[in-house]
Amino acid sequence: MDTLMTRFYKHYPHLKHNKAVDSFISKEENRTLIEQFLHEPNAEREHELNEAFKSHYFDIRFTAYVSSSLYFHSVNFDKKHRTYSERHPLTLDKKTDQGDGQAFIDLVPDHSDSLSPFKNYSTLAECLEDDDLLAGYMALTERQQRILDLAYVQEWSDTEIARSMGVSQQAISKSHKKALNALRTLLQKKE
DNA sequence: TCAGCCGCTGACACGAAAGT
DNA sequence: ACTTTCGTGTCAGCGGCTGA
Repeated sequence: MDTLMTRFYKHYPHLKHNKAVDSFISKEENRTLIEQFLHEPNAEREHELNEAFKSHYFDIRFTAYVSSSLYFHSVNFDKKHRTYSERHPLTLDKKTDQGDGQAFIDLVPDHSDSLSPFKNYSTLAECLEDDDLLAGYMALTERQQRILDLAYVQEWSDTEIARSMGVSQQAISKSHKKALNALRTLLQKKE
Protein backbone atom coordinates (compact mmCIF):
# COMPACT_ATOMS: atom_id res chain seq x y z
CA MET A 1 0.00 0.00 0.00
CA ASP A 2 2.77 2.42 1.02
CA THR A 3 4.80 1.64 -2.09
CA LEU A 4 1.71 2.00 -4.21
CA MET A 5 1.06 5.49 -2.81
CA THR A 6 4.72 6.48 -3.17
CA ARG A 7 4.72 5.40 -6.80
CA PHE A 8 1.37 7.09 -7.39
CA TYR A 9 2.47 10.43 -5.91
CA LYS A 10 5.68 10.25 -7.92
CA HIS A 11 3.45 10.44 -10.99
CA TYR A 12 1.10 13.03 -9.50
CA PRO A 13 3.05 15.04 -6.86
CA HIS A 14 0.48 17.86 -6.99
CA LEU A 15 -2.20 15.47 -5.59
CA LYS A 16 -0.29 14.80 -2.37
CA HIS A 17 -2.26 15.58 0.83
CA ASN A 18 -5.49 15.80 -1.15
CA LYS A 19 -8.21 14.19 1.03
CA ALA A 20 -10.40 13.24 -1.92
CA VAL A 21 -7.48 11.41 -3.49
CA ASP A 22 -6.64 9.71 -0.19
CA SER A 23 -10.18 8.42 0.20
CA PHE A 24 -10.13 7.34 -3.45
CA ILE A 25 -6.98 5.30 -2.89
CA SER A 26 -8.39 3.75 0.29
CA LYS A 27 -10.86 1.71 -1.78
CA GLU A 28 -9.66 -1.71 -2.89
CA GLU A 29 -11.13 -1.51 -6.42
CA ASN A 30 -9.48 1.88 -7.02
CA ARG A 31 -6.12 0.59 -5.78
CA THR A 32 -6.38 -2.18 -8.36
CA LEU A 33 -6.93 0.42 -11.11
CA ILE A 34 -3.94 2.45 -9.93
CA GLU A 35 -1.81 -0.70 -9.72
CA GLN A 36 -2.73 -1.60 -13.29
CA PHE A 37 -2.02 1.91 -14.52
CA LEU A 38 1.35 2.13 -12.79
CA HIS A 39 2.31 -1.32 -13.99
CA GLU A 40 1.50 -0.51 -17.60
CA PRO A 41 0.72 3.18 -18.13
CA ASN A 42 -1.32 3.89 -21.25
CA ALA A 43 -4.06 6.27 -22.37
CA GLU A 44 -6.86 3.72 -21.92
CA ARG A 45 -5.92 2.92 -18.34
CA GLU A 46 -5.44 6.57 -17.51
CA HIS A 47 -8.89 7.29 -18.89
CA GLU A 48 -10.34 4.43 -16.81
CA LEU A 49 -8.62 5.81 -13.71
CA ASN A 50 -9.92 9.32 -14.41
CA GLU A 51 -13.49 8.09 -14.84
CA ALA A 52 -13.30 6.15 -11.57
CA PHE A 53 -12.02 9.25 -9.78
CA LYS A 54 -14.74 11.45 -11.31
CA SER A 55 -17.38 9.01 -10.07
CA HIS A 56 -15.77 8.90 -6.61
CA TYR A 57 -15.55 12.70 -6.44
CA PHE A 58 -19.19 13.02 -7.46
CA ASP A 59 -20.18 10.69 -4.61
CA ILE A 60 -18.22 12.83 -2.14
CA ARG A 61 -19.82 16.07 -3.35
CA PHE A 62 -23.27 14.53 -3.52
CA THR A 63 -23.01 13.16 0.03
CA ALA A 64 -21.74 16.51 1.30
CA TYR A 65 -24.56 18.31 -0.52
CA VAL A 66 -27.29 16.04 0.89
CA SER A 67 -25.77 16.18 4.34
CA SER A 68 -25.56 19.99 4.42
CA SER A 69 -29.03 20.31 2.88
CA LEU A 70 -30.51 18.14 5.61
CA TYR A 71 -28.68 20.16 8.26
CA PHE A 72 -29.80 23.57 6.99
CA HIS A 73 -33.32 22.31 6.30
CA SER A 74 -33.69 21.10 9.90
CA VAL A 75 -32.24 24.31 11.31
CA ASN A 76 -34.63 26.40 9.19
CA PHE A 77 -37.57 24.19 10.15
CA ASP A 78 -36.74 24.66 13.83
CA LYS A 79 -36.42 28.45 13.39
CA LYS A 80 -39.77 28.67 11.58
CA HIS A 81 -41.43 26.47 14.20
CA ARG A 82 -40.12 28.60 17.08
CA THR A 83 -41.08 31.87 15.37
CA TYR A 84 -44.60 30.58 14.67
CA SER A 85 -45.04 29.31 18.23
CA GLU A 86 -43.94 32.66 19.66
CA ARG A 87 -46.25 34.65 17.36
CA HIS A 88 -49.26 32.35 17.70
CA PRO A 89 -49.21 30.75 21.15
CA LEU A 90 -52.07 28.36 21.89
CA THR A 91 -54.33 29.46 24.77
CA LEU A 92 -53.04 26.69 27.02
CA ASP A 93 -49.40 27.51 26.16
CA LYS A 94 -49.71 31.11 27.45
CA LYS A 95 -48.07 31.94 30.78
CA THR A 96 -50.27 32.43 33.84
CA ASP A 97 -50.25 35.66 35.85
CA GLN A 98 -48.69 33.88 38.84
CA GLY A 99 -45.19 34.92 37.76
CA ASP A 100 -43.78 31.45 38.44
CA GLY A 101 -43.20 30.74 34.75
CA GLN A 102 -46.05 28.23 34.68
CA ALA A 103 -48.25 27.91 31.58
CA PHE A 104 -51.98 27.14 31.71
CA ILE A 105 -51.29 23.68 30.33
CA ASP A 106 -49.30 22.91 33.51
CA LEU A 107 -52.44 23.51 35.61
CA VAL A 108 -54.53 20.94 33.73
CA PRO A 109 -54.83 17.75 35.83
CA ASP A 110 -53.63 14.58 34.10
CA HIS A 111 -56.48 12.06 33.90
CA SER A 112 -54.77 9.86 31.33
CA ASP A 113 -55.02 6.87 33.66
CA SER A 114 -58.80 6.95 33.47
CA LEU A 115 -59.02 7.54 29.74
CA SER A 116 -59.32 3.89 28.77
CA PRO A 117 -62.80 3.50 27.27
CA PHE A 118 -63.10 -0.12 28.38
CA LYS A 119 -61.91 0.25 31.98
CA ASN A 120 -65.12 -1.22 33.39
CA TYR A 121 -65.26 -4.30 31.13
CA SER A 122 -63.42 -7.59 31.13
CA THR A 123 -64.03 -8.71 27.54
CA LEU A 124 -64.53 -6.92 24.24
CA ALA A 125 -67.87 -8.71 23.76
CA GLU A 126 -69.27 -6.71 26.70
CA CYS A 127 -68.48 -3.36 25.13
CA LEU A 128 -68.89 -3.88 21.39
CA GLU A 129 -72.03 -2.07 20.22
CA ASP A 130 -71.64 -2.77 16.50
CA ASP A 131 -73.46 -6.04 15.68
CA ASP A 132 -71.22 -6.90 12.74
CA LEU A 133 -68.11 -6.31 14.78
CA LEU A 134 -69.51 -8.41 17.62
CA ALA A 135 -70.37 -11.21 15.18
CA GLY A 136 -66.84 -11.03 13.82
CA TYR A 137 -65.39 -11.14 17.30
CA MET A 138 -67.55 -14.17 18.21
CA ALA A 139 -66.35 -15.95 15.05
CA LEU A 140 -62.74 -15.79 16.23
CA THR A 141 -61.12 -18.65 18.11
CA GLU A 142 -61.26 -18.44 21.91
CA ARG A 143 -57.56 -17.84 21.99
CA GLN A 144 -57.82 -14.93 19.53
CA GLN A 145 -60.69 -13.44 21.56
CA ARG A 146 -58.59 -13.72 24.69
CA ILE A 147 -55.67 -11.93 23.03
CA LEU A 148 -57.92 -9.09 21.82
CA ASP A 149 -59.51 -8.82 25.29
CA LEU A 150 -56.12 -8.48 26.95
CA ALA A 151 -54.76 -6.16 24.28
CA TYR A 152 -57.69 -3.72 24.07
CA VAL A 153 -59.62 -4.05 27.34
CA GLN A 154 -56.73 -4.59 29.74
CA GLU A 155 -54.33 -2.63 27.46
CA TRP A 156 -51.56 -5.21 27.82
CA SER A 157 -48.62 -5.27 25.43
CA ASP A 158 -47.96 -8.36 23.34
CA THR A 159 -45.05 -9.16 25.63
CA GLU A 160 -47.24 -9.05 28.73
CA ILE A 161 -49.88 -11.24 27.08
CA ALA A 162 -47.19 -13.67 25.96
CA ARG A 163 -45.81 -13.88 29.50
CA SER A 164 -49.26 -14.57 30.95
CA MET A 165 -50.01 -17.26 28.36
CA GLY A 166 -46.59 -18.85 28.54
CA VAL A 167 -45.73 -18.42 24.85
CA SER A 168 -43.42 -16.17 22.89
CA GLN A 169 -44.19 -12.53 22.07
CA GLN A 170 -43.94 -13.37 18.38
CA ALA A 171 -46.69 -15.99 18.72
CA ILE A 172 -49.00 -13.41 20.33
CA SER A 173 -48.11 -10.81 17.71
CA LYS A 174 -48.97 -13.28 14.97
CA SER A 175 -52.30 -14.35 16.50
CA HIS A 176 -53.16 -10.73 17.29
CA LYS A 177 -52.61 -9.69 13.69
CA LYS A 178 -54.45 -12.74 12.39
CA ALA A 179 -57.46 -11.92 14.57
CA LEU A 180 -57.53 -8.31 13.30
CA ASN A 181 -57.24 -9.48 9.69
CA ALA A 182 -60.09 -11.95 10.24
CA LEU A 183 -62.25 -9.14 11.66
CA ARG A 184 -61.34 -6.83 8.78
CA THR A 185 -62.14 -9.49 6.16
CA LEU A 186 -65.48 -10.22 7.80
CA LEU A 187 -66.46 -6.56 7.98
CA GLN A 188 -65.45 -5.98 4.34
CA LYS A 189 -67.69 -8.88 3.30
CA LYS A 190 -70.61 -7.34 5.18
CA GLU A 191 -70.20 -3.97 3.41
C1' DT B 1 -23.95 6.85 19.92
C1' DC B 2 -25.33 2.70 21.80
C1' DA B 3 -27.94 -0.77 24.27
C1' DG B 4 -32.31 -2.52 25.47
C1' DC B 5 -37.05 -3.13 24.64
C1' DC B 6 -40.91 -3.85 21.69
C1' DG B 7 -43.39 -5.18 17.65
C1' DC B 8 -43.42 -7.03 12.95
C1' DT B 9 -42.26 -10.33 9.39
C1' DG B 10 -40.55 -14.40 6.81
C1' DA B 11 -39.32 -19.11 6.94
C1' DC B 12 -40.27 -23.33 8.57
C1' DA B 13 -42.51 -26.98 11.50
C1' DC B 14 -46.27 -29.45 13.80
C1' DG B 15 -50.90 -31.21 14.93
C1' DA B 16 -55.84 -31.30 14.18
C1' DA B 17 -59.74 -31.05 11.27
C1' DA B 18 -61.83 -31.23 6.82
C1' DG B 19 -61.97 -32.68 2.11
C1' DT B 20 -61.09 -36.07 -1.66
C1' DA C 1 -55.28 -43.27 3.41
C1' DC C 2 -53.65 -39.25 1.65
C1' DT C 3 -53.78 -34.26 0.89
C1' DT C 4 -54.98 -29.69 2.02
C1' DT C 5 -56.10 -26.05 5.09
C1' DC C 6 -55.91 -23.72 9.33
C1' DG C 7 -54.21 -22.35 13.74
C1' DT C 8 -50.33 -22.10 16.32
C1' DG C 9 -45.56 -22.45 17.58
C1' DT C 10 -40.33 -21.06 17.38
C1' DC C 11 -36.25 -18.82 15.50
C1' DA C 12 -33.78 -15.21 13.30
C1' DG C 13 -33.52 -10.75 11.76
C1' DC C 14 -35.00 -6.05 11.11
C1' DG C 15 -36.50 -1.30 12.33
C1' DG C 16 -38.40 2.25 15.52
C1' DC C 17 -38.29 4.31 19.94
C1' DT C 18 -36.27 5.64 24.25
C1' DG C 19 -33.13 6.48 27.91
C1' DA C 20 -28.34 6.62 29.48
